[in-house]
Amino acid sequence: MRDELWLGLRVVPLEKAERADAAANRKRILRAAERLFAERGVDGVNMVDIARAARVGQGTLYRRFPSKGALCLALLDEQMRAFQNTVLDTLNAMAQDNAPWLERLQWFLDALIRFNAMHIPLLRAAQHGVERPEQFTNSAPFSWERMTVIGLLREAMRRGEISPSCDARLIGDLLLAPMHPEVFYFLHYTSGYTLEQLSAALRASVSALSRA
Amino acid sequence: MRDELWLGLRVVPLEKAERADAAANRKRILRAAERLFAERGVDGVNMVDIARAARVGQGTLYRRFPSKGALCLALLDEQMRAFQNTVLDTLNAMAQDNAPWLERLQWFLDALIRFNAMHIPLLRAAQHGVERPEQFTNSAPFSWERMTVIGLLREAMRRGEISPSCDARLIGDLLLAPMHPEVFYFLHYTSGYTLEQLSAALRASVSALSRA
DNA sequence: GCGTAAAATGGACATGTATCCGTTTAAAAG
DNA sequence: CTTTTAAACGGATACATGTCCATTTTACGC
Repeated sequence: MRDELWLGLRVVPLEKAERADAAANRKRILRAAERLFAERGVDGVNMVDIARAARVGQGTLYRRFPSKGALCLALLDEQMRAFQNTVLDTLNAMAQDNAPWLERLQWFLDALIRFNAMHIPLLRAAQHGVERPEQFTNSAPFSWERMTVIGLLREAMRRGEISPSCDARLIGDLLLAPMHPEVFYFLHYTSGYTLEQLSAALRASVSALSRA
Repeated sequence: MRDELWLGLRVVPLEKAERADAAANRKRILRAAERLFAERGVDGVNMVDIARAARVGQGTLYRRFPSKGALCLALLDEQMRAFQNTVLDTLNAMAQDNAPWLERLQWFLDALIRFNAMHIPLLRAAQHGVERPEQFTNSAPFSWERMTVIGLLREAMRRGEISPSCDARLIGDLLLAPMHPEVFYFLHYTSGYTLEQLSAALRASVSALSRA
């Protein structure tokens, strides 16, 4: 687990110690869920199945992960960590080249579209499965996306690439609106836009910011 | 019920006859749900409560409305009809004044934001309560919003207000992304943007289209 | 090693959604 | 008015999520 600062955000909060058996169970649950989800799809697996496959009782499962959505979020978090590393590498490389901040933002949104497309079932289950919507929007994966976009926008503002009167937070949240699981599902699967079309549209939105 | 054409879309599909008792039960169910939702909130009411309050069995309730989400959609549809009438009146008035199509679009998005804000609990329950996401996105209320936005964009394109190389459908869907219930909830309640901020941001997005 | 407090465990249980199916009723034809 | 049949009815039931709590296990100070 990385515990670093980036753009002013602490990416990974420190955690309290976890008893050895508890940690082992956590891992077994995550691996069992991963396997079952791959075999039967997220919706084809219930919490009892996961508990049985992980050799723990339901009470234990729910102690580790208070809802199916939370379990999905934990799996997503694992996937997101790998993604974060490659993203940071590329953004650092772009920083070497002194690429415009808006260009870095465009690349990041592009990468995010591909990540979303890969993990759409898990993302939807996570959003659907938590009881309060804040549990999803405050989760580590979502917060990180959001803070990265807003951070890049703020830098673009400081460098004069976009007007200083803009509200970076609001613009960032609007750019991310199409990434919300249900919206993304609608755009890509129901409405049928390709990932390339969506990328191009978001690139255009970002470009429009500099002409405002 | 209106059965008219507008911008090429048949707003209300014709329905088959419904037996008298069935129609009466449908009305009783809708009125009971409306009352209970107002009293205890959508999440504080379950389907058994609604069946009892409407004096019908659960089987009857589920025959009329195959899920809680479908019931919410039916209630939304009623609300949306009234909204549609006022919207069409205003758009007609703007047509008299020969207002630019993008200006009409901005007004429509504005109105939509206010409608969403008024009906957020029902909208979220509708989206959450249907089993397949298409049932929400294909529903009459959502389709009408979408077709209206896309229709206005197409007219703006024909009149040269925006580039003819634009994809009106894609742009329309992206403009509507912040209106999806979960996204709107996040923007307004979790993130705290006022309706005025959201209106202004969407207006700016529309304005940016003409400068592209 | 041993005792103890705190944490973890697991299965029975509560709650809510949605289905099944035997029974009843509406409405159209003779 | 009677017959007929498709539709509507309603409550028992299935199924999933999430909670509770009596019991077991761990880790730590002695």
